[in-house]
Amino acid sequence: MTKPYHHGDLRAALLAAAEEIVNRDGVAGLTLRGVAREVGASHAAPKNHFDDLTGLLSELAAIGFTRFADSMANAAAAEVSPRDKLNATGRAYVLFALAEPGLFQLMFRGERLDKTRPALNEAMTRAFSTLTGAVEALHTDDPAAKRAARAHAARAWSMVHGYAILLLDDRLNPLLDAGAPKADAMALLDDMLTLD
Amino acid sequence: MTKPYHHGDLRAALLAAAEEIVNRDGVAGLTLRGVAREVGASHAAPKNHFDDLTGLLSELAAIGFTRFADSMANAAAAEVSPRDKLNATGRAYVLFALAEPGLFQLMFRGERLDKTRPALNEAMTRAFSTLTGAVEALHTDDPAAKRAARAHAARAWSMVHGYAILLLDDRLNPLLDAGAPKADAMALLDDMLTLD
DNA sequence: AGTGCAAAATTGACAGCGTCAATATGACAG
DNA sequence: CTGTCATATTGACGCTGTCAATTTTGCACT
Repeated sequence: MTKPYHHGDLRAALLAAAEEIVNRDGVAGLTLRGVAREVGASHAAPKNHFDDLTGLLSELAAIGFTRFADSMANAAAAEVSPRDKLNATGRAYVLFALAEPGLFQLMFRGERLDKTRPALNEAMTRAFSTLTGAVEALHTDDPAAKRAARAHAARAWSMVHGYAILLLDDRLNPLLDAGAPKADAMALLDDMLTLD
Repeated sequence: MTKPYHHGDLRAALLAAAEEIVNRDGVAGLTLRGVAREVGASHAAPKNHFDDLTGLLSELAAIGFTRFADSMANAAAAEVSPRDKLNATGRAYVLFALAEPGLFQLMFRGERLDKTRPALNEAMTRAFSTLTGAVEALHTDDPAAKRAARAHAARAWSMVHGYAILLLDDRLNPLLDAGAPKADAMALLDDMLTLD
């Protein structure tokens, strides 16, 4: 990795600045010129490293998905029973969304991403591999079992993803105590995963 | 409701055009000047009816939430058992998202909406009243029952919302057969609601 | 060492956007 | 018929993404 002349490593600096901005000002506040300004480069500097805004957002999303996958994998590795592994993965899912809300929302803003970019495509498939793997593992010819596995996977993923999204959008305040939002949100998630 | 002089009812025309655009081009393609252009008005015409872009989006989201609430209420009214009512509500939730994807995504794009606008606030609380009502109905002093009710409500809402969002973002293709996306998506939802 | 070349970064321009102030236009009451 | 006020238009401003042309820099090669 040869270093560019002027800024050391402009590409990495741009991505770091973009991540800071997106978590501070949200996806709407993430602008190509703003990122360049933040690192002291000219307004068209990002063009050389990412083609356009979609390119920058996609590369940033790829970084996000990589960390996302790592976080879930680590959480699952700390448990033994399949049930505990699944619950730990779900907790890691929501914790990531709460820790980096802007980045998480960017990662799931499909309209602004180019999913054919190699980095993003690979990071996404790795992040969701446990999910898709759970279905493909059931490569049995029993259609009922396959159907059930599909339904279970979709249910788990949808629940944890919807919870994260609704949380970030301040939509389930009626269900949460005001005061300690994050702690209470995780407590409710625990109830959702374990109760009944 | 007195009619403005020039365009009949510009306010309604702008909202109708905005809905058509958002379902055709997505939230990103919804622009104040574009909406004005669509109805043949000048670029600053919307200023008189909605203050700014946030105002237009919020009023449009209010319309969306009203129809959303109606759709869920109608679906629930057609069933008798509480369980069937809940499942029918969930199906209506996802069906609405599939029928008006742009509008649905706008409704849950919290950053661009002003939730303090009366129209939007009322429409939102009505749309989610069944959910919050289910929890408030349990105004018992039994903390365990309350906790369970909260968890069940959050689980149902999160699951159906996450499924709708992931669906619109083309994220659970690995779980769906290519070919008849909508029909298969609803079949999978049925399995999620009823299986096991 | 010196030279040429390709990558990296800058500059300047363009159209489109949201927003605001100033202006014009039509509807309606008196 | 006239005055008034809501409604709509015009023009301007700074911001954005994107492109073409240009300058700067690092590096390889003879």
